[in-house]
Amino acid sequence: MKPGSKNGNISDVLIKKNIKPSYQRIKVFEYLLGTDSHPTVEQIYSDLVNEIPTLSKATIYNTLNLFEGAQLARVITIEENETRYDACIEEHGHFKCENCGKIYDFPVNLDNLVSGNGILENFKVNEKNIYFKGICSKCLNNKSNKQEGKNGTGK
Amino acid sequence: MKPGSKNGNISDVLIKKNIKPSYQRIKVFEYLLGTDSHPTVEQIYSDLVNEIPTLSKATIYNTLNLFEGAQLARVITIEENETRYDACIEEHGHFKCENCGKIYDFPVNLDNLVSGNGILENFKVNEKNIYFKGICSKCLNNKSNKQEGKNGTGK
DNA sequence: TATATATTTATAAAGATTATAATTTTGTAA
DNA sequence: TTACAAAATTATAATCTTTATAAATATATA
Ligand SMILES: [Mn+2]
Ligand SMILES: [Mn+2]
Ligand SMILES: [Zn+2]
Ligand SMILES: [Zn+2]
Repeated sequence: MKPGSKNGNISDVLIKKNIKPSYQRIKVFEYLLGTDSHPTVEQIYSDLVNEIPTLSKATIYNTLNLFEGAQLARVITIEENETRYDACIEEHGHFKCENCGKIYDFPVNLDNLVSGNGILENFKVNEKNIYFKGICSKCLNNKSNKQEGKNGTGK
Repeated sequence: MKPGSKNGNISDVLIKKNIKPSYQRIKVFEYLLGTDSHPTVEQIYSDLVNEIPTLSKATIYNTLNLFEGAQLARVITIEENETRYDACIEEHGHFKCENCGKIYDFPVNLDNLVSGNGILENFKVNEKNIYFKGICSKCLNNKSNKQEGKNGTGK
């Protein structure tokens, strides 16, 4: 790796997908890769605007749509009007805690569901999504104690 | 059943959930029970407004939120900004065809996923959702023929 | 019937995403 | 380097979905 190209690997991933590695795109991708919080557009924007004061929210939308199309990121729609993004495109499930709002990953294998299934047998499956809702163990332990603040959505 | 109360059974279901069976609520519930199309708010409204000319879209939203809370209907969020509803609350999966937009049901049992799963073992799971995307068999057969119109979303 | 309560309606407000056009950046060739 | 063209970013307007609010209507009770 050449000196001064610390983001060489990230750039290369974008280039391989025919996406020009602009400063903003690298930063967004880097941000997604560095978190497991499944952030919303708002969260990505408000964090990155500190580093990039001229950043526009439209760029976040453009970039995420670009990544989605190139399958560099995955859209997570657990709640309506709260689109989240995940740079981990390996098959896995999501669990959203209805108390603290945190979204957890969990391992899952859905291949057997498709093969043994009557109707899906003749369908072409391009994308598989699974998510659960409930209360996470941390919140279960705090249940008799003080109420956790909010549910993470601000609603 | 008393004569003139053709919707007695539907009313009773609502009453059992402590929901007063108003004319509008009965019509919305009846509509949901009578379709397997997983309709959007817009579709429910535009169909029912023919029967109920004074109907307001706010009533549809109010009613569906009420049904959701009472677990008489299930929210399906496959695409962002396209919330759909399903009166079938039995556990099942959904498949959305990316070509014709139709949403199919498919049987699925997710209990084994929870029990064998490390992280979920200590969580309280209240709701399970699974949906796939791809191309349905009907569209696969038409693929070399004329292109099917739209993807059903109007986008 | 009179009155209180609940529901529906119409409309405004809020929030998220997309569309548009101007500005800025990047790449290329003279 | 400079000039030009293409692409990306930005700011902002427009659109769309959902929620909030208050007035009007319907329902239940005394
Ligand atoms: Mn994830
Ligand atoms: Mn269904
Ligand atoms: Zn929690
Ligand atoms: Zn199809």
